[in-house]
Amino acid sequence: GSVSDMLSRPKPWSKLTQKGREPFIRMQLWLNGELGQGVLPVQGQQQGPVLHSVTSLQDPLQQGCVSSESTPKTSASCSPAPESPMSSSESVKSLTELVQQPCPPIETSKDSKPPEPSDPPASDSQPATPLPLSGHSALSIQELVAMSPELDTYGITKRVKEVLTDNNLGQRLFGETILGLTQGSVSDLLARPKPWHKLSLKGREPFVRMQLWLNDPNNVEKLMDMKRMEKKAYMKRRHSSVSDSQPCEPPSVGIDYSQGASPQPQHQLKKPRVVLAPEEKEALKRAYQQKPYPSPKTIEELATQLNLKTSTVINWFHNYRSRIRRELFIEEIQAGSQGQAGASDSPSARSGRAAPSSEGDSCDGVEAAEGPGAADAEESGGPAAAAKSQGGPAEAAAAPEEREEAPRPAEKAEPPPSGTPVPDAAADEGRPRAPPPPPEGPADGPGPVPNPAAAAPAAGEDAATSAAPPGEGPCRARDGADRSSALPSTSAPAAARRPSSLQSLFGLPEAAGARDSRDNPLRKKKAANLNSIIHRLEKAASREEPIEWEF
DNA sequence: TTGCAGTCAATATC
DNA sequence: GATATTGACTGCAA
Repeated sequence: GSVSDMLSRPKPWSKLTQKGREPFIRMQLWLNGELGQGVLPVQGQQQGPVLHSVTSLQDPLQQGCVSSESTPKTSASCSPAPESPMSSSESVKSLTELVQQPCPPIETSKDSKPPEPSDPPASDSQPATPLPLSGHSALSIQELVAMSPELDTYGITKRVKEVLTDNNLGQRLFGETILGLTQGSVSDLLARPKPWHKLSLKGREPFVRMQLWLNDPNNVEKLMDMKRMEKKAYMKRRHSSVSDSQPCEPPSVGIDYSQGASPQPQHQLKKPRVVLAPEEKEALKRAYQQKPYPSPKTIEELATQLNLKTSTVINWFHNYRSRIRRELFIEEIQAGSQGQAGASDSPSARSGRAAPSSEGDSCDGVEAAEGPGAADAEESGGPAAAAKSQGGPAEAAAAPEEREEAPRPAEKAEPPPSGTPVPDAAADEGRPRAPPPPPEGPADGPGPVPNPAAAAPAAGEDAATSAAPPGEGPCRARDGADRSSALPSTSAPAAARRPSSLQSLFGLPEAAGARDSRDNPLRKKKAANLNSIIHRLEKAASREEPIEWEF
């Protein structure tokens, strides 16, 4: 009866509870041939047993091991027993396979080679999990992502970086082999991970892959093998190519996971990459500070003045907004981590916004803000942006004001590039829509600006302006922390939130990641900026429409 | 249409 | 040679 009902009136995925999704996952697995008939211990009645194993899926993911209960027969619990053949009933085989090795913490040392019994010595073929997950695998990863608990993206990337660095493994290799991403994407991801709750399903995929990889005791070995193989292939090719005149093939020594997948033959006709001159960037930044969301007309003007294509200007704004947003995330995470040491919640969670109610309130001063920079930041957009990123409602309200107040200090000294446009700055200030105001202290651009060079100079300047009282900074940071604790990350599905299990599951030191302090002065400044921004926002808020502030 | 997320891939930098 | 940066593109959602 249940089946009939389900088949005839399936509910949309989004409306299903985790449990409710199980049958669909099973169906999908079955469709993919992953579930052999009878595999499921349907022992018993239509009731529960069947679902059991799937239920365990979540844990395996998280913990990296199959919960014993799921499979009555194999009591193989989480013991790191490698390869412990999961009982067939592990219907979820495909999923668990991804997890490969249970819980073992990643070894950072190259030498450590976990005895890997049954695992096909990576040595011979079968390199690490080929990314281009084929068929079911791909599906599995998606399922894993869907069911994955909230992950500490920051911590994960930190660990991945450590492992890669310690073992001298490159991002390209890792990206292509493990994540299915290009080197640039990997670099970006590792350097600026977004908090889990801010990621879309797709965006979470790389993190789940990383976590799975971290959980694989043979991860390093496999990658090393890959590396060796690549080298061999490269040498081979090189030799042969020497003899052949063959216009060098794509040297992408890469894993050929590309075969068939995406042949990308035609190389020619590529248009040259546009490289904006420093002055152009400056002008654009300035324009951005005044108007993060320029109207088509403004864009036109900018394009004309800078002699760029409008599409280039549009793209620039898109990219800039998006990148600044990410910078903010990092800041939040770092600030949060600084403020609190062992919080139970993950940094990512922490960063999360959301907490409508707790946000603004307190600012006690935590030491978050680093001195120097503190001042500079704020600028106009900053606040708003910040708010936005946080997701809090506050942002909306605040943003406008903030901006108004903040005189955009922007003008850093530099002579505005010739035609720095900056049309209606004023206008947009109030603009309701203004979503994410540039977090960075737009003012001097520097702050959030990814580009250190640019930022640096400015930073110092407005410190004064920002006037962020020393105490403030901390506030922000702390604020973040509090927030998190106070409220569960917004997005995180309740189910997902299970601190304890999470930790054990992934074996992540949780907060650890957050801790990482790249003592990048620039970052500190940014953090300081944020703090000051918050402060100003609060001031403004109290002054004007307190009511609106719903932190 | 517009904005965004996620990526790619060219190029810059280390 | 590896990694970081960044302009451009794709797909999706509102």
